[in-house]
Amino acid sequence: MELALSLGDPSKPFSLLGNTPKLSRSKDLGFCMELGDGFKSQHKIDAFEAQSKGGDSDEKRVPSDLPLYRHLLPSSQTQLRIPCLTHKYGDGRGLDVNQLPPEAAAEEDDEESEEGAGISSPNSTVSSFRMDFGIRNGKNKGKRDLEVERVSDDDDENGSTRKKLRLSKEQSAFLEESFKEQNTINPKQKLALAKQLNLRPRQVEVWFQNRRARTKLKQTEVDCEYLKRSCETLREENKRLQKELQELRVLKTCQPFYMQSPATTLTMCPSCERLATKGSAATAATGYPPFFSSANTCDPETSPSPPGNFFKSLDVTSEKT
DNA sequence: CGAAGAACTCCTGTTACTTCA
DNA sequence: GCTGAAGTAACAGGAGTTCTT
Repeated sequence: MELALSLGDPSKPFSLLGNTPKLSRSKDLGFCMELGDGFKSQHKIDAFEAQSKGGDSDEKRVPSDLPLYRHLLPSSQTQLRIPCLTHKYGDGRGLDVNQLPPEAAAEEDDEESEEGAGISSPNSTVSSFRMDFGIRNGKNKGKRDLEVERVSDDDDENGSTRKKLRLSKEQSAFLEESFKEQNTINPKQKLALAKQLNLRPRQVEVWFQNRRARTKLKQTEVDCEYLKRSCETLREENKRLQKELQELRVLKTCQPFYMQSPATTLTMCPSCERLATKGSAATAATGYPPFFSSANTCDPETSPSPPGNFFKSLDVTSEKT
């Protein structure tokens, strides 16, 4: 009896699953916790990939074996789309406190083309410039925004200071919506999202990376809990089987008792390996101890029914040792 | 056709910062 | 006001893939 367990990371399947790539990759069987939406999601992604073909070469590299953890997220029945283009937030302009003024927006366009060329400037001053504008344009200048302003000012003084800018709730919600649709984005989507949210494309990229990491972490925690429970169940099962084995050994020593009994065919469940008689009447007739009774037959709760030959015959004869 | 290298993305781990109790 | 925990934006480095030469 083998139990294949996966922590939900198809790229690093459990060893047993590793021998069966088809199982471990396509549907991410990891404890069958992904069977619901995962496959559909993959279709979605594939569909989108196909849809976006014909664009520029940036869209070539959409991973074909994305780890999907959509079941942790609220299910989304919406049509496949780029949320930033059709979302309820409208065109995205003016939705957050970081809105750009026209001049900054023009600068943003320049930066996007730069990012599109693969040049990332994480510590560029453009961002702080933008965020400062955002704060000034913001409707509710809360504690969080003040903090952003402080950081930005420091950054102006020292370009090497690592920036830590909290995204606004609107920005986070928007990104979250996008993530629900697709947990990866191609460069074009990244640029579109960045433009919609007045963020740098690098920020969008990092957000998606971190979001995937968080999702995976949660999934790992869920899997870990499941493993703990499974381990507990198996431990109890093992304990019970050991006890049963011990009882069998004791029984085996009671030879006179056996010698009076006729040859009997017992059955054993191949999945849980419990002994069971083929009829309770026969059990009563043989006068065997209680552990041969029907109470010890396979319990569907703890041991799922295997298909095919559920029981394999086990001939128990009253042989002498 | 295969090798080497560039460009790119993703993952993982870490750091730095923010928020909150 | 101080402090520690939790959350998260940002970063670095490695691995894998694709494309070009």
